[in-house]
Amino acid sequence: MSRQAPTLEDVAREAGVSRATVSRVVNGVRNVDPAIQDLVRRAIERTGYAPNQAARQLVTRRTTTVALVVSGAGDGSETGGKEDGHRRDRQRRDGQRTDGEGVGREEANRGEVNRDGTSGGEVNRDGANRDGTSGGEANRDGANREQIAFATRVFADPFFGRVVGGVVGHLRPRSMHPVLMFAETPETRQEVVTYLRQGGADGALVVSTHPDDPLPALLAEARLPAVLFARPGRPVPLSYVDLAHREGGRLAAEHLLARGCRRIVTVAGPLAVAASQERLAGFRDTLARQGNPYVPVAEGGFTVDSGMAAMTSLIAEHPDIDGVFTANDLMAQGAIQALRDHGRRVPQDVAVVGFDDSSVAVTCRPRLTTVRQPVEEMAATMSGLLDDHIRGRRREPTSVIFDPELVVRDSA
Amino acid sequence: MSRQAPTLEDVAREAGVSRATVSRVVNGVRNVDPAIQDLVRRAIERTGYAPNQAARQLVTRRTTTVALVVSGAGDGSETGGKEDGHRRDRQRRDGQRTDGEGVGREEANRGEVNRDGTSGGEVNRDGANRDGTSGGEANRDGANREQIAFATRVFADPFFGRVVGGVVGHLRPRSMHPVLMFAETPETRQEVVTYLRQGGADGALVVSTHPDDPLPALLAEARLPAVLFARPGRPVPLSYVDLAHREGGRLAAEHLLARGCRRIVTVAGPLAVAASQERLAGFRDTLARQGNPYVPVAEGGFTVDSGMAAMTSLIAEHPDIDGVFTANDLMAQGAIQALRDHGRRVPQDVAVVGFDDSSVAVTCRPRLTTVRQPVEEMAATMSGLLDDHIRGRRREPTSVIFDPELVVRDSA
DNA sequence: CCCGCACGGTAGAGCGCTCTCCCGCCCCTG
DNA sequence: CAGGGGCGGGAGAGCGCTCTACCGTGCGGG
Repeated sequence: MSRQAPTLEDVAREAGVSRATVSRVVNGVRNVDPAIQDLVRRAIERTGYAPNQAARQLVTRRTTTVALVVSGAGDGSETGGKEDGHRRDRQRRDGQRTDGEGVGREEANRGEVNRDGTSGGEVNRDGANRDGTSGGEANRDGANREQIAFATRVFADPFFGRVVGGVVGHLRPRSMHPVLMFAETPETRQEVVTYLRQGGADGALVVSTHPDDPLPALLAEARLPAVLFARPGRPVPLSYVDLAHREGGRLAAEHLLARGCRRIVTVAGPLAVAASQERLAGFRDTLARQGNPYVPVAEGGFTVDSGMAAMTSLIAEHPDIDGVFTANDLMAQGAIQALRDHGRRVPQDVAVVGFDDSSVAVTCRPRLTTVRQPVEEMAATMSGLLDDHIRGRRREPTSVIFDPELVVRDSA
Repeated sequence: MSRQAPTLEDVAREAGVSRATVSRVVNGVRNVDPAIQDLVRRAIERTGYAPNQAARQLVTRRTTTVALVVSGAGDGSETGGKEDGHRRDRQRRDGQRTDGEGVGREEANRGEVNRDGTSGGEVNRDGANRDGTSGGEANRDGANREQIAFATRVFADPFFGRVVGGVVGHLRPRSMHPVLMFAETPETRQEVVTYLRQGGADGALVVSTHPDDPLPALLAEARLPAVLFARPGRPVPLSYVDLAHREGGRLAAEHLLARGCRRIVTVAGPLAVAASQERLAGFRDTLARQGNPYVPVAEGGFTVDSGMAAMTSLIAEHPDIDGVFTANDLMAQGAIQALRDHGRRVPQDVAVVGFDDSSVAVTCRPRLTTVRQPVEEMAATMSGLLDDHIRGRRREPTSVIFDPELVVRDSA
């Protein structure tokens, strides 16, 4: 088709030097006569040369990518639910289409486009056996739905956007890029490991959504460079960044007390998650130390709905509440809705303190007073740690703990 | 360090066959005696062989990745604003740290960790000249902040999470992965082009946040495989997927009319964006055809705040409104807040119809009646189109237009 | 009986780059 | 003026894979 892309060889010929010299110029290495450097650079310009990554990777054994993996529970049965509302209450109006199925117009010619190319004979060249992975082909669609739902759900929490921001912020100046992977089943987890073993990426940045995510252990066992966001449920010899969650709980408690709240409750995160426990512990301890030994707790699932449900039950049992601490902002939003539904004004009747300082904290009304987690910085540091491990600058697992900060807005 | 990873050669020796045979087995190609297949597979097992991607890519000229690029405006001056609130209203409580700066504990040993490794002499080996890109090193931190902010902002809109979900849903069954890139400045845009030209990825999936994003044209000019989400501002010979926005506006108008609304206004998206114009046009036309020639319009910026502001001004000028159509869900949320602040009940006094059916549609109260955009399917189709282009199954630019659907919930 | 031809496998030539040697030159020193 | 030591540059050996020849069987048909 289009003529071959120019190679080092071509540039060398054009500039009248050897391949090695061009390589040196391109990589900015060693002492090359400025005049020749110029010569070479001009030749590069003329030929429109772009170094072939694959060839470079083959010899350097380094890619320019790291895997950014969002890792879920474990067995493939996974969460589910939650998202149902989206579809269940939909209602058809125009009789044209069966279910959001698109239609081609203009020059469009759909034909074989949409139906997962299960047609051709070149199937073998694709996903299936391409790399010794046996599975493939068959259960595509089933796994597919799961996949989409998981990814969508993950990014519905603004938290992950901040992680991505922090990671990219660190990677980009180093000309590196994250490849996005989701690992919520044994197969997808294996895929991550395989991908790294094949040299698809130099290491992994792992954000788990579940306490006993087996991925970190797999990675550690395969001796692949990896850094975690948050301390793993079971100890694993990997570096990680985390927040002083206990401290965050303390900040929330102190703020509510300082405001004069006396009948305080809390909506905790999933108690299987260490972070949830620590936030709760820090909150409780502080309250207890100030003479409030008993704090009603309801457990939520870090979602708006669960926050609303938890708050509703708390209101029922303790109608005279005047302060609430929720373990994240999404649940705070839900709690506020529940409080409002029960005729409580926020913050006049009940003060609410969230956690994270995510984007909803400023978009919801009243704007949330919350415990800020410096997610972007944590993510950037995570990325830096991985870099260190990859380059061998650091061998031992290391952890970096960040301090939370109280951000006072309108809700408390 | 750890002993070399096993190669094809090793496996071949172990199995007592030739390299080529092992390769065939691994790739599931052609006729290989089942007995030998078994032999080879066992040898693979024993050696723990994983094919080296770089080597394979070098000869096949195909990677297993596509770039998923979120592309912003143009000149680097970019939006800004909006996110300020996050930080401005923060308040310090404990005197320990200067500004969300983390602190190392446990085995932590920060030292050179955080400060962007501006130390070593191996700088040259990194981002800088590594690929002829001259820039680098210097303005790292400045560009950094921009970068982080952009990425965070982008993912604050649940819309992008759905795009990612759709893309991954299509890619994963094919053992492909998206590498995430943000292109909001001329440099970052060039980086995307360079990355593709270097063979870092086989093609690009582009989601623009701005109408006259120059990236599509750059990509087309470089004859790189690329597919866009939404029709580009200026015509560009690239495939794209899009929604029948006009149709969406019509659905919203019909619903409000059917509900009996008569004093209807609308909060449009940025009018520079084609989609905004079309949604508005469809909405207006339908209303006009039903005898409502005049529809007050306020322009928003697709954010909660802008929706609130727009709605506030509309209320001021037209206190007797009974129906609103907003060009996306985030603005609907803002509009509802504004309406509530002005003592209007939704939907009793004013009916509100959003657009997108994003996750906020179900989390906000009242839950949003909205025009659903099948983003996941659109993204999956976009991905499929790219695949076709990459494999040469499709040469001409193609567009696929999807139909929106009305989802009735509580707000109208 | 021999030819042709599938079938199952091997040999080996690259893919485009990096990097270690090595060599020739110039300058400095003894 | 000989000898040593940079320094700038070239030659060439791979990196690990794919894939195009090509070759040796065994078998059916002329």
